[in-house]
Amino acid sequence: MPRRTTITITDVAREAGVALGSVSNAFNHPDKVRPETLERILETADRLGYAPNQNARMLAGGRNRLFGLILPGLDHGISLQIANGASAEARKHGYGLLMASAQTDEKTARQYRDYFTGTRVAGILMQPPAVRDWKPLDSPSHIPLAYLDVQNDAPGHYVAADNLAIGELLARHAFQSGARRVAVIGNPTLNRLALRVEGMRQAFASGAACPYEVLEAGAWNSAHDGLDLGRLLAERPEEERPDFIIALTDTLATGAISGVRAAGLRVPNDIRVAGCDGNPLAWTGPVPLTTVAPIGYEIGRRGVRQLIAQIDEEDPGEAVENHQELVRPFLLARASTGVNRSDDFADPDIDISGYL
Amino acid sequence: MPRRTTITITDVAREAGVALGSVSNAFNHPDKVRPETLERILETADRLGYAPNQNARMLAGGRNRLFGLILPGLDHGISLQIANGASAEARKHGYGLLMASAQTDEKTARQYRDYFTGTRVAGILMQPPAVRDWKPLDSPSHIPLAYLDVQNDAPGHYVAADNLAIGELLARHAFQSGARRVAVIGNPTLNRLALRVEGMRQAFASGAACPYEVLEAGAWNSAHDGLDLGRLLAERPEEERPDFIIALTDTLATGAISGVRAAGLRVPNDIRVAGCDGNPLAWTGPVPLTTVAPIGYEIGRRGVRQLIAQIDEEDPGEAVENHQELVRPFLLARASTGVNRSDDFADPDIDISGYL
DNA sequence: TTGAAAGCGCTAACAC
DNA sequence: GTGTTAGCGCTTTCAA
Repeated sequence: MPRRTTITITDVAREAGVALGSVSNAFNHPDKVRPETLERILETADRLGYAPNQNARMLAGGRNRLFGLILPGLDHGISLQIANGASAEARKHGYGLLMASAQTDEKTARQYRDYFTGTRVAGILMQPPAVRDWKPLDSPSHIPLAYLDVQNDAPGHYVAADNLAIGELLARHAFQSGARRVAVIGNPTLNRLALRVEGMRQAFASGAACPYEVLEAGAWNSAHDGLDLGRLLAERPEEERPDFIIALTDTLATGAISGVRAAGLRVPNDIRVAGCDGNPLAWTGPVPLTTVAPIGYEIGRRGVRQLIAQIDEEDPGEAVENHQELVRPFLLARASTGVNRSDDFADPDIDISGYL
Repeated sequence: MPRRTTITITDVAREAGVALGSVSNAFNHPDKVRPETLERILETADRLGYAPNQNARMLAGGRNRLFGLILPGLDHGISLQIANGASAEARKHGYGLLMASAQTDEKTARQYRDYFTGTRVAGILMQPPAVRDWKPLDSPSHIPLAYLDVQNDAPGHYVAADNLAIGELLARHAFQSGARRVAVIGNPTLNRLALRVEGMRQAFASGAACPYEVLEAGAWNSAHDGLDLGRLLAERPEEERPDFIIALTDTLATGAISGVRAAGLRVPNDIRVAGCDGNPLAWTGPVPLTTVAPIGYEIGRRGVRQLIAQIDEEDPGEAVENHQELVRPFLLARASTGVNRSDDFADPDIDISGYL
């Protein structure tokens, strides 16, 4: 029974022989409708292909059980982890999640923000672009909002990885597992990478540490950069050569492994290598890479929880304070630093078939 | 100037000292407003932090320049490619894109579909779950709709990879590059994989082909399955051993490479291996993998174009026909089948840093 | 250009 | 439980 014209609640009511209000109740307060009536209404709605006009619904005061998530792009795994975590957590609480990619354009990001605001979603999650001088948008709306994967001192809600702890973790892993000379490689242009370096510095400043050096090199922290740096270090005379490389990103680490091997040395036998990102890719390289556990998922989850907390508070008069939450990482020690589980690669729990 | 209450178009009109209608026009038909008035209105709106209520807007008859994309999940690369392609193409045409993950739950998928329908988006894109017996939803709405990454004979619009061609391509690559005995491995449970097998069959049925066999083995096409199958084949006596393995998925292929090496043989020297997915991961394994180019991006782009075509047609009385579009793949021949470009790994164009 | 007014489809509050 | 009704904020139309 294809109709040309849109089916409205009135059509359903007439067809089912009930009052308009009952149809509304059937959808919003099913308990207020007699079971048999309810069934008849739902059956009719289904038969007619009735899809409630969400716009009218919201306008009339309905609640939108939907969160909006704005990502800077879809080409960074952390964003996918965030999306996955947020999506799962939202669903768990009976919410839906709508995602948008700003495609690294701030104006686009703001447009989606305005759209979500204008559409009266229950809350907005936003992962800002990874730029040095990022500042939170002025948010004139009263919609719950949380920024993900950034730290900031401005008022607002933030959930980020504890990059200081990440650096500390890797550094400790290095010297506690017997490294005698550590090289940290990468370009700490971004705040989060600089924090990792700082965390390492603090760890190395403590007692049992070994000598270390930081090579702030490579323009883009790409695999290519890693290759160059890895080779460079491996080709040093033995007495100046590090026996442990910590790369600021996993991509860099993967490249470094190739570089070390290209120079004729072995990983981990001659030089051990570790990354910092928690990149599932790390499982499948030539040598399973030591890194931290993927952390974006948890960031997404906590972001949703913060939104829900803000909703529950509903203490709208309260001044917005700075509310930061840091997600602590934990280490995944694998073959690239000597933890030799050769079956890691085929770990059935790690299905990366999708990352094509 | 933080207000507790929502700022409406009336507030802006009053504050700017103009008529309500002019504010509306300023946003929807800027050309109908005197430039200086326009500027004053926009300035005021900005100062007040006015975000038009999208619901009221749509209700009153505005057009929604927004597409909705429903993905079965976020953990398959093809979905990300689709999202990326659709997002870029939509933006190019002045549309936004809202994405939702059904988390492999059909009911959730339908909910998002209904939401998008109810919110009056300009069109809906849907990648159905990869199940054997999938059928299109009955779509009672008149909103443009296209299904991605599936082929189907039911009325509707479909954009999918040409899996037949993929199979053909790989098979030809095998025997044209001198294979003397080919093994095809994997479990063609899914239609798309079965099509690849069929494509190979057709290619091998042609002239210059070599002998081949199909091992419909492995329960999940996982890396683990690949490992087992690769080892199994490599351990055969030499006269029965294939010198070329085509795996139905890239994950499987990556595993197979490990399996072959675990059995003491070399890739590609003793046995060559190829995959079928176009998975960027394929670049970073122990041996760069021959596979097809990533195809999801193009599927996403074409999906959006189909939506726009449907919008432009606006020939609503027309009976819906079956409209299929197949995206042809092309081959990426790399080291795993003997094309030895050792620098592939660090290809700066292939930044997979994100896939963590 | 302006001001006034008619809905868009729905929810919630009301009397029944 | 049912039927009725007043808006929600906006776009559009129309006369001024």
